[in-house]
Amino acid sequence: MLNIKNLREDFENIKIALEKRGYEINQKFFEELDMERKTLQIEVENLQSERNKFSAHFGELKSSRKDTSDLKKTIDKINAELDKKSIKLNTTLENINNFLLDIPNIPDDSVPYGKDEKDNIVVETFGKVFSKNTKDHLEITNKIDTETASKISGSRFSVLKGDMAKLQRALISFMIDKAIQNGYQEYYVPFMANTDSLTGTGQLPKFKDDLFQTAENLYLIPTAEVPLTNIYRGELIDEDILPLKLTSHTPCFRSEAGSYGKDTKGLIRQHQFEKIELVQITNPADSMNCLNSLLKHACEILDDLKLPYQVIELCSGDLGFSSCKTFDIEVWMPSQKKYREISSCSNFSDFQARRSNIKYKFKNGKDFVHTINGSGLAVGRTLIAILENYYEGGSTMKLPKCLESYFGSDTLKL
RNA sequence: GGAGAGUUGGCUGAGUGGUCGAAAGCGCCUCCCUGCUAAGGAGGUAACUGGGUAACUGGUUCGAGGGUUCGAAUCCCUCACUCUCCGCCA
Repeated sequence: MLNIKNLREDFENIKIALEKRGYEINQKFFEELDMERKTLQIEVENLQSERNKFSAHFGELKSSRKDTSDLKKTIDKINAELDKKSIKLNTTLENINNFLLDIPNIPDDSVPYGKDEKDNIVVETFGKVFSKNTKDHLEITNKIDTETASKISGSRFSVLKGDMAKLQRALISFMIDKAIQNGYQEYYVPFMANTDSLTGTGQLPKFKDDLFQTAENLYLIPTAEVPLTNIYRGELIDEDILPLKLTSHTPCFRSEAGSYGKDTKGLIRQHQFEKIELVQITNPADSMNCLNSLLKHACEILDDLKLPYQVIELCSGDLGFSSCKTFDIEVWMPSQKKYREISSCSNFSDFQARRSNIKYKFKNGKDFVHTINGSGLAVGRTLIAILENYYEGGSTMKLPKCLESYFGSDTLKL
């Protein structure tokens, strides 16, 4: 959520910044709404002030046993007027709030201009493509079973058997241990979150269709970012303990509405997938440094796995709703002969903090923190990348060295 | 599932209809004192928000939402959450 003060004082610049990401903000609508708010608010508050004064006087009359009937009539009139105006004011305030909740974050000045994903910039490429494999993961192993999953649940689910299930578990442990080594505190969190939490991190109200709702006020989490960030919702944090670094492994649930026909085969795009999430809660002055460090932490995992990847910076037009700057990490997928997203690391500046009311306390004041998060990494896609990049034909294959101790063997049965 | 107790500022916690945005303590800030440290003394210190260049001034907020009342932290109703005891249970 943007600061409404900035909208009042600096609308032009915000408008220009939002245009870079393709968002048209309706200036006339906002200014009329805010003007209406101002008029109504002054009227309501004046009436309240009058009522407060008369009520105090009423008390005085009562205690000296004087007649209050005239005064009561006056107050009744004020209250009747107040009721009418308050309703109007509340409607206006709600309209303003809905308007604000719909506005995406402002891109950082450093974000390259662009219209869509075609304008994203490759920052750096790491590792050489070494695989000659052309088979996709479903062809490489029969232990990833999407047909059985569709019997159990439907499309976009999977059943992993034997070494595939074990490899996934090994990857999770490996990634969590990496995060802990990099100073992140491990958490186990709820896999369902309420409306307030999801509004805080920006999924609601705008992206309700992307979520699975389980009850009136409960949704399956689309990422551990939601529970991890909301640990601090409504909290005031001592500046000394920043940056906070949190991690958790959770399943993630996404309805993938609007992606019909995209990546329909295999593990790439599922309703349920495993992910390790890295979250940092920081001092605003530090947040870009923290984004870089978090990006590095995610990259290290691919370095260790010796998988070829590239880091790309999202252009203004491709930024996610809540983000002011995002780097995606894309891993080489031999069967598709292209790099595919395996992590997305973003700085949300004070956007989530403002929605979630997360502040930090420094010597002479308080202010909203900045939040940063990214995957470290998406487990299913990592598993595919390992299969496809390391496969050399045959019914077994060698695993990357760093996984041996987690997997308990250097060879995977396919 | 049953019974009971609770939810108040950064924290602990008092407050049962107007003088309460709220005692006290802790913490924090400023100043004083002491060679330094420790201790001590004086004062200040809730949040959000409107108007105003400003000095200043108005409003809202005591878990959330309704209600009663001229007036609600305080009375009534609904909901959420927390705790205790009983039952059940991985």
